[in-house]
Amino acid sequence: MEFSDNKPIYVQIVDYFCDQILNKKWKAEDRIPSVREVAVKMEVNPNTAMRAFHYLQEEGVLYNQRGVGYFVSQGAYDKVKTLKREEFIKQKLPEFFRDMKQLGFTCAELEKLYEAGE
Amino acid sequence: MEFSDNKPIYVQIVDYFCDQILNKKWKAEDRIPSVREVAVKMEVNPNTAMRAFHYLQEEGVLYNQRGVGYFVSQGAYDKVKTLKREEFIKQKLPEFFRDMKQLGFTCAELEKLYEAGE
Amino acid sequence: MEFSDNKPIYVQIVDYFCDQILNKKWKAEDRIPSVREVAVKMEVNPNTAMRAFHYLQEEGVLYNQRGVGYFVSQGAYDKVKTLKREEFIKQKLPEFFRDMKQLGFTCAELEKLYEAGE
Amino acid sequence: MEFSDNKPIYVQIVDYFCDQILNKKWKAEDRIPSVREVAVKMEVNPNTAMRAFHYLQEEGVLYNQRGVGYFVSQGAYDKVKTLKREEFIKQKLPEFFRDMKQLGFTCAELEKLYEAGE
DNA sequence: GTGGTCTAGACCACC
DNA sequence: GTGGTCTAGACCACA
Repeated sequence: MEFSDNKPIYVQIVDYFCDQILNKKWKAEDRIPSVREVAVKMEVNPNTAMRAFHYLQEEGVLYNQRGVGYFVSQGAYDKVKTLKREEFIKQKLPEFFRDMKQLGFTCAELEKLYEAGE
Repeated sequence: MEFSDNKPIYVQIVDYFCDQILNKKWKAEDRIPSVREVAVKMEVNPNTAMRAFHYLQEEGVLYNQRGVGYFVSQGAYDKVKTLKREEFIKQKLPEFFRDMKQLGFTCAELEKLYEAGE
Repeated sequence: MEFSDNKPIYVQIVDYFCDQILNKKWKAEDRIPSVREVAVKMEVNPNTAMRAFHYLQEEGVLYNQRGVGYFVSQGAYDKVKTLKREEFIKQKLPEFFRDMKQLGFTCAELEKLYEAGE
Repeated sequence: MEFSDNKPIYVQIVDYFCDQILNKKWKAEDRIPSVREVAVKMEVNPNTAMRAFHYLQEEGVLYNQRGVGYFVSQGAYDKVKTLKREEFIKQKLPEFFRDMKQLGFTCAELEKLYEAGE
């Protein structure tokens, strides 16, 4: 896995996990890979991987069964979706539109730009 | 001036300066307030203010006349606009549209949401 | 390490780092001492040391791995050599030769003087 | 007059005065332009010009007749030549040759480079 | 442990 | 007055 520089690595791992859940690759009660497996596969310090697990555990998206591993919570899909939605609408959207207007773009233009760049 | 927490203060000062230039409040060859003035007005340590000046000097947006002060460079407007545009298109736009699609929004919906929230 | 007075200390640290690279004591991908280590060893404030690191990072000579440390970039040797060569040819050389001619020295004389003084 | 950025302006004025003397455009007992004239002609702050005068007065190259102006001292030519020689041999020469060797240049190469660039 | 940011305050060179 | 450098020391995010 490759990481960008503008976000902490553990956040990028969190995002990856959320993606898995939103895309229904991980469903409720699935056991997800261990901290060590994640650390090895992503070439990341185990502490960094652990942080992502902890964060999602605190948010109630994962739960931990001691000595066994981490599992996807009941309702994780909805929880993730809600969290992402809130973050998106309250934080990202206003900033994005402000920038957009200041730089003189329109929504339609950006949509084209995005599809061209994909 | 009030500062948000998720960006370093000196970056927020940089952004403020860029805004001044984009909004044509500061034009080429204008002398801008001194490091100390900015520091006092923004209630910030002079070193913190200086970092913003230095950053923009390296980018070629400001230039320095020794013992006199900082001035807006020729072509600063275009340079700022270009910088902001690049940052927007290469970093913010892809992330925004990815999120948008994953959350099932359309551009039109978001535009309404934004205008409602303003 | 001893510092001369006519150049800022952080520039002298930069020069020291460049020397290490030019003399192949530090090679691409080597981890270099931490900011704190440098600060202690050179009896300098960590902020002063950090400035040198930042400068070389912006020049692309060093890169940073978050939470780990600074590393020598690929191609750092060539980059440093190019930078130093340019500086030498564009700035130091013309001034030196102008002075030399004005004072009535010849290259051969100076070479002897230098070797005698070494 | 145009000033470079790597030296203080007043030093560049000093250098200009020394040039005038070394090239025998100004001779002993010549009255040189007033501080104000210099400041206007060189588009420089009068204080900056004054500093150059003071410096050369302290070195004994100029002398001041109150209410009349500044004059070139007896023996100014020799004094300037000696000062320049010392500075050149003790400071500039060693640094220049060290850089030269580290960058792998020879004297002959540099001579060609200089003449080509002139 | 790493680097990054910020503050407070000093001192200096320069204009 | 201007900016530039440096120190001392604090706090934080990150790996």
